[in-house]
Amino acid sequence: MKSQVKRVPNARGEGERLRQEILGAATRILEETGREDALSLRGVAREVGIAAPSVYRHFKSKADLVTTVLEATYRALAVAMSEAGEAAAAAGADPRERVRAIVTAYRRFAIDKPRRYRLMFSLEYEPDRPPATGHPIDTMLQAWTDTTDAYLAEVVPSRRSEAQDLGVHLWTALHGQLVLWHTLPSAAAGNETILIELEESLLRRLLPVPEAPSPAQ
Amino acid sequence: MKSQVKRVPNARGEGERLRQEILGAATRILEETGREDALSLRGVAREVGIAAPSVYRHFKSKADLVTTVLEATYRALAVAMSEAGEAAAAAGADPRERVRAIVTAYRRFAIDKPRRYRLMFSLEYEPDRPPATGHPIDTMLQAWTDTTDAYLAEVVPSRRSEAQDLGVHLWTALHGQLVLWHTLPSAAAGNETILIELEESLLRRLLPVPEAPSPAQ
DNA sequence: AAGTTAGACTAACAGTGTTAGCCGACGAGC
DNA sequence: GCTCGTCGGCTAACACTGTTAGTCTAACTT
Repeated sequence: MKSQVKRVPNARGEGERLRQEILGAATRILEETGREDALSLRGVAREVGIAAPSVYRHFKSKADLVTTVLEATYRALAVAMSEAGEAAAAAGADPRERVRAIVTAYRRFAIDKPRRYRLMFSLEYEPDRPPATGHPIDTMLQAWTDTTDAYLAEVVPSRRSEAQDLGVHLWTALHGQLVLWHTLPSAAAGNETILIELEESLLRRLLPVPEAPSPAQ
Repeated sequence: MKSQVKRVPNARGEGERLRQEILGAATRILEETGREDALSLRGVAREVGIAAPSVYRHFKSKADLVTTVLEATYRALAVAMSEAGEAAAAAGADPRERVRAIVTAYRRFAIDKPRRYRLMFSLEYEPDRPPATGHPIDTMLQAWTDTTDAYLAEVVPSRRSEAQDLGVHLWTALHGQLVLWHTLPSAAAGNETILIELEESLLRRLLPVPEAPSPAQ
């Protein structure tokens, strides 16, 4: 029941403003409902106070709108990861703690924005869209291999060639855990602790330790 | 464009037959399109040669129909895994090869029925449905922990307590790999080999080896 | 023979994505 | 000052969707 007052059209160069409003509303609805078909163009139109077809001035289809929302989400996740890594580094964290920080940021994102996170990986690739900078998922892959490469370079340089594999393993395993956590009805759901423990257990198994045993603390 | 001949109603006790036909058509459409909203009740009705509302005699809603299809898919996957394990055991495979066989069966299923596999993990849990035997995903979890438990019991009995964790790790990591493989546009897509290599690499890292070094072949 | 009911159907409602076409207002060019 | 284009939006309409209500037919039960 938004204000039904006759919306005054944006000024000449300000069309972009409405685009952002549409994007915002769509993001909110997607996060609340979590299903692409629960997002209706008429719904977002109602929320921003415009007529449904007006959306087409800014997005060429509903799929385009959804894709745009998800691309922004991909970027936000990548930023969150990189910020967490830099913050940890600035705080003088050791390599393992830095990986831990990034993993935590990833989990936070997936848990705080669960519907969008799920949507990111449940969309078919649409070949009609010009892959502006490759599929956004490539960015994600890059972020993880960067993480493991930095870790290996500093801790076990001799095994640095495994960085790629290790990055994939870390990411996919983490993602699998989160999906499981999201989908499981009762047992684990809502209990973030066991998710953290799983992460710990995973990192112990996956991350190589220094070759020469360093004096424990 | 199925036969538009007036469909003769099934005999008295044969209502189940139509139910199966509907289920089959829905399964096929879901596998072809991969999106829940691409499945239309009118579509499946057309395909089986009935009127759309007649579906409601057998399924209380579209969601119910989809859920039923997916539950069958869950069961089929669990069966495929267990059969692969038993076949390997019957062929005298060692514990590691048995795990390998199960992993392979899982991958085969996910690759051969990609849309349905994806849908299995992209559906929100619906609390209205009576969880007949818990969420089907629990079955999946069980299958994996059983696998790792059998492996540990035979190979590293002292670490058998890790079976649960290990099962989760194995499954979630595998699932993550498959999602990645499905979603990635070009690079890896269609190239099953790198998927197998990733599995190998994962199993090497995850599966504990015997405590007392056995004479290598 | 009568009644009940399984197994279907038609009609209709509200809501969807999308297209076609219109309209008012602002800016540039003359 | 006046026209003209075009930006930012609107209304009407199409074809489709899930779903409900009510109805018909034929078989089974009594």
